[in-house]
Parts: sequence; structure tokens; C-alpha cells
Amino acid sequence: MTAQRRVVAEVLDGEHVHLTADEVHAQAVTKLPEISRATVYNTLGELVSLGEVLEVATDKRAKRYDPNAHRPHHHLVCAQCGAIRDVHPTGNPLADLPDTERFGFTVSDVEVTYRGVCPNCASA
Amino acid sequence: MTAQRRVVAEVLDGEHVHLTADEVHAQAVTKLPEISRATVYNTLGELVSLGEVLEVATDKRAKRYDPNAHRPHHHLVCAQCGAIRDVHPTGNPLADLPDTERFGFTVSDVEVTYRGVCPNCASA
DNA sequence: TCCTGCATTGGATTTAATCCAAATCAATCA
DNA sequence: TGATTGATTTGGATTAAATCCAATGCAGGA
Ligand SMILES: [Mn+2]
Ligand SMILES: [Mn+2]
Ligand SMILES: [Zn+2]
Ligand SMILES: [Zn+2]
Repeated sequence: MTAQRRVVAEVLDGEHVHLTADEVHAQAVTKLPEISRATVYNTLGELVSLGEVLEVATDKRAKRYDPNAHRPHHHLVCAQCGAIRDVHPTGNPLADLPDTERFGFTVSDVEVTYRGVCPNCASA
Repeated sequence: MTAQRRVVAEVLDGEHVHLTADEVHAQAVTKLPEISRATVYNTLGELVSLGEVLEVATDKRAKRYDPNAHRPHHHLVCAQCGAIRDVHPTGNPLADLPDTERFGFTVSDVEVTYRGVCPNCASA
């Protein structure tokens, strides 16, 4: 356990946190000025391998890192400003995919992304 | 209508087609040797604006272009080889997101990506 | 304290995509 | 048909995200 890894973990702590690697680096630098981007990328990659952090790709910009790996959830994204909220829909989308629509795949996971406009952007 | 646009449209014709811009360019070159990447990007961008082609981002590699914009559908992706199939699940995921989980957003769209292993990769 | 192997660093590299100014071309009109 | 012109195409430069890599640094055990 190094100071760098501790700082990355600290930055990722919280709810509805979905930061890019660069944002993580920017915040990490304020606590440990000489931490490098490479180390942030390395550490994030390890946390993802360990299953402690999830990669979220809600758009085609930079990947985002999600510390909420404990409880499975989906995402609600503002199409205008990119704000992301964790959501927990009812129902099981896996059950909604009939065998005839599985093409012989072994389906193990499903990812749901809701899109819309957040209250902030709607009022502007 | 130019020869370049016609060729891009031809390459995108078909079912379960989800090509990257580079793959579109590679196929276009066989029909029109001097077509440039910039033109392929320009044309794809226009087709997307016109709503005739959809951008699909099933992984964090290159965007894929989907000519099946007529009938709304979702995707089933092989986690190993990246193969993509169009799927039409039953049920309406929008109905599964309660008001209490909408955080004041106006939700207009939902995107569902199933992940698994295709029969090809499973037998290998 | 000294080793040793893992971690960190900064810079170079890769990949996807975008930008841009110059050259080219398609379509209209005389 | 030939000239005009505004849109299209082109290739190269640029940007952004991520990865790679060799050299250096350092944590933790002997
Ligand atoms: Mn999340
Ligand atoms: Mn499709
Ligand atoms: Zn917003
Ligand atoms: Zn496969």
C-alpha cells in the first residue's frame, strides 16, 4: 500500500461518483502533488480488476470510474450536461430477452442506460 | 449525391451491420480506391444527423455505425470477440424506472446492452 | 541497514476522432 | 457546351484518451 494508491482510493470515495481518470488525477494532485497520470491509470486498472471499481462508458468521451461496485445498479445520464445518477429500476431485463433472441449466446449481464434532461438543464 | 456518399451507403447496407469508421473506410476503398478517411467520417456524421444511421458504443474502442435505425432495438455483445447482434427484448424498461428514481430528469430514452459469450467463442 | 522486487514516473506511442486550408468537383445557368 | 460557384473531398496536422516502456524510486522483509 503506497501513498499514491491511498489517495486514489480517497478521491473515489462517495456516492454518485463517476469521475474520469483525468478528474481523478486532478483531485489526487491536490493531495499528493507529484502523483503521475500513469500511476492513476495503473491504480484504477487494478481496482477494476479487483472488482472494487467499475468502468462506466455512458458516452464516447473518457471512461468513468464508479466506486459503487457493491450494489448492482444502472445509470441515468443527462444528454446535455452529462450528469450521471445511479438508478435502481424494478424488473429484470435479463428475463425480457427470450431464448429466440439470444442467438446461442450465454448471456450473463445487462447494462441499462437511461437518457434524458436533468432538472438543471431543463430550467436553463 | 457523390460517388463517395453512395459507396459509404452501400457499405452500410445489410442486417446486423455494426462497422467502425475504419472498417467502413477499408471496405469503401475496395470500391473507390481514393476515398479518404475524412470523407468517411464526414458522411457517417451526416447520416447520423439525418437519423439514418445510429452510433453504437458497446465498448470503449471505436464507435460503430448501425444502419438499422428504422426499428428500435438493443444489442447483444460477445464479451470475448465483440460480435454484435440486434435484439428485440419484450417489455418496456422505461416503465421499470419509478418516479422516485428519476431525480427530476425528463427521461426520454433507454439503451440496453446484453453481454455474454457467443457460440463461436464458447466452443473454442 | 541492505536487498529485492514491485511501484512510480515522465515521456513516447497508439488509436480514434476532429480540424483545416487547399484542391476538386457537381450542378446550375448563360 | 463552357463558365461559375458553392459544396465536397482530401491529406496532413492536431487533439484527446489511453497505453507502453525503460529508468528511477521506494516499501517491506531478511
Ligand atoms: Mn454508478
Ligand atoms: Mn444494431
Ligand atoms: Zn444536465
Ligand atoms: Zn465471441
